[in-house]
Amino acid sequence: MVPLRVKEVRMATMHDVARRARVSVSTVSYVLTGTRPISEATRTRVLEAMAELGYQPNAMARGLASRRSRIVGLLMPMDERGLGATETAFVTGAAAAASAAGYHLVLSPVGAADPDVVRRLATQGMFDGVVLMEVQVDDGRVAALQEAGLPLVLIGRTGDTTGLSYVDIDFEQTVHEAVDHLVGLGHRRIVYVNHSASAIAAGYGPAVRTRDAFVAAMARHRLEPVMIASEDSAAGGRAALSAAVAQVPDLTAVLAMNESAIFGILGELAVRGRAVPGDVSVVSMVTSPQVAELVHPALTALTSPGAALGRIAMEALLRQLEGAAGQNHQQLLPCVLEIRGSTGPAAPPVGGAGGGAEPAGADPPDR
Amino acid sequence: MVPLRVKEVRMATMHDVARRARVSVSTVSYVLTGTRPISEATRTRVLEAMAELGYQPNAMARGLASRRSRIVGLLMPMDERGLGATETAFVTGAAAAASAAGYHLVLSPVGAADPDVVRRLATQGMFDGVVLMEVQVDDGRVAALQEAGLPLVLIGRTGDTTGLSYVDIDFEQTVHEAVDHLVGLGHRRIVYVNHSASAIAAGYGPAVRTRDAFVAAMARHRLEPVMIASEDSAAGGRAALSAAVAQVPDLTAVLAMNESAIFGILGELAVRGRAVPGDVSVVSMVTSPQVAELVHPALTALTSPGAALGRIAMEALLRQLEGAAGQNHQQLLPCVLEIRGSTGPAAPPVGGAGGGAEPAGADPPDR
DNA sequence: CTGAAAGCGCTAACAC
DNA sequence: GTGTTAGCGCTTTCAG
Repeated sequence: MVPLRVKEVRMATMHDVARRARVSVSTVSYVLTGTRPISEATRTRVLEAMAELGYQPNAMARGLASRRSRIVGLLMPMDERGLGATETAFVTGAAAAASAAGYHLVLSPVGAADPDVVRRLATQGMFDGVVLMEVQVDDGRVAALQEAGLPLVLIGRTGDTTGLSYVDIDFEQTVHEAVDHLVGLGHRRIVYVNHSASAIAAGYGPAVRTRDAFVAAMARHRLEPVMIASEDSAAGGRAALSAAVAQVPDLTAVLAMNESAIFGILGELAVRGRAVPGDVSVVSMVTSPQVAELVHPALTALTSPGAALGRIAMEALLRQLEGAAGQNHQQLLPCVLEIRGSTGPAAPPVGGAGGGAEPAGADPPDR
Repeated sequence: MVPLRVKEVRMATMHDVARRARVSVSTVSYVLTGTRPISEATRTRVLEAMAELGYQPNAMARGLASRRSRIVGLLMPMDERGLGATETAFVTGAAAAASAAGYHLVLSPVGAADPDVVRRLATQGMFDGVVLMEVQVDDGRVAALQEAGLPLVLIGRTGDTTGLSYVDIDFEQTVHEAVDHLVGLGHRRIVYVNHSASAIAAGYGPAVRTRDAFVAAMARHRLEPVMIASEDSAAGGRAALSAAVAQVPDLTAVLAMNESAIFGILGELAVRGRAVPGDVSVVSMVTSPQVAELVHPALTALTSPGAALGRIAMEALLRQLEGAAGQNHQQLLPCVLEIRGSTGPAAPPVGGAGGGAEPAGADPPDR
């Protein structure tokens, strides 16, 4: 059997290049980094030598000497159930941006629960900076990273964001837009299906912020906000819809932000014989077009700027690394409303008798 | 404005630890690596010193000196449309395995088209080894990696796999199982909806292998194999189903391997009034349970061992790195058949008009 | 069982 | 413009 050949080839070093080009190592280095002027003649000689030797600078050596690894970290919790489409988009967006700038992107699974792991990563000197995903409202990892003095950009945000850079979805705006869309169609009894109760309790930003925004948006229309927490699964969605109907039997619209539950919601509506959008309108927030198009009718959705978020966060981080001022980058991106087939005018109330087909006269809300 | 503080804290070095523990640097190093026996007394002193100083070994320095970065790469094409659930699972599985073994995982977007980028990555000395995803049947990146002498494990496989390590889905087995399941239910006119024609032409392994396996499986049952290529989107799936019906008007089963198209297929079936599974049975191959559960009835599917593939590939790579023999790891994992609601007995052939309006017996909406 | 010292391949003063 | 050289923080001989 042929023994495995590992690194049997000795790589050309800067020394080799220098000798071949008849210059000193520093000259080679300066050609590479452009840190000081080099005459066109020698630069050419050096470049030729490099090409001939197939020279590639050694990343570790360079990192050690320059104290800049050109590696950035993407820190994210990765539980067994995997990533949703939106989170996956963060990753690919960030990876593309890093790669385009000549940086390497290390994916580190780090639960929100262990700031110590983060601290260890931060002090290993491997990362020039990090992007932290799935930030909790109160997140120990942020402090750990800051103490280590590591440049940091969040996707999502903590409760107090002073001195922090972040990019996040504008949940307030998103929820308001969703609610306005439904109310504009005449809906009054709207139920919001949020993430799980435990996620809310844990201070998961999207869940908390949309909850508050929903309450505010409904209040603005003098409507009563009803929210149901749902596990992130089709089964959870079915249960949530059942709970919603139990609580508001004559609901005409469901607002959801739960890419997994949404399908359960639709399934349960179908089982109960409630047509979408004839009887019940459905809006899905923070959803990718791919997912929205999966069902029939396609979902009216607030499309999450997934890849853009990842890209922008990474670009902000890299700008920070490339010197520049220590300006904090704080940015909220709205989800854009894309109206598809799952929303329509509110059905007249089925309340007492089939009665008044009046489509939503100015109906003074309950209370 | 406050200037950005970056790495303002000087990290403790091995030297500091050595001084504090009153030993030499080498002793500290050996305590860390365990490469030679150290008396219990000094080891304790050293460990204490480390703890007191909050010492963390510098990854770059260690990498340079030992010529082992403890970084592995995950090379994957990342086009705009993002990753499917299965590919995402590869990534998370691999990341978890690497992290558990104390390795860092670098995500590198590398199209199958540019082996030069791969060559550059390979010779930078940043990676101890790499896992290559989305391998084409004839893939220039593999050769580039091998020439660089970099330990390598594929997820997927090339046409000729001699001397290569890989983990892949057993497509032959998977297709046969799917076809047998349908044939066992009495289906004869089965159409296979594959990936896009361009993917097949490009030699995308899963598309090519399932095509061949489908032909073989149908032949074994003396049935005629009809395959339709489909774009990876709901719209593509709708078009594919239309094409399928045009070609085989009385088809009773659709086999698909296209997580995106499958929803279009189901949608178009609904539009055409063909009940699932009453009129048409649907089997989805290489699909995650989450996706299968999304629709109603839930999809009978061949569940892809997504995260397991990523994990196993990474573990094989790490084993290779941790010395051991240069044994090639070649392994095929089957997808396991999970029968859900989308398959049932074949409907009797419809004579003239198209429309067995009978809802085909009791169809209790499970759960 | 422990130390001293020679690099790993590169960057960045410091010279000229 | 270019060369010399002292590190970067660690691993790993080579000596005891």
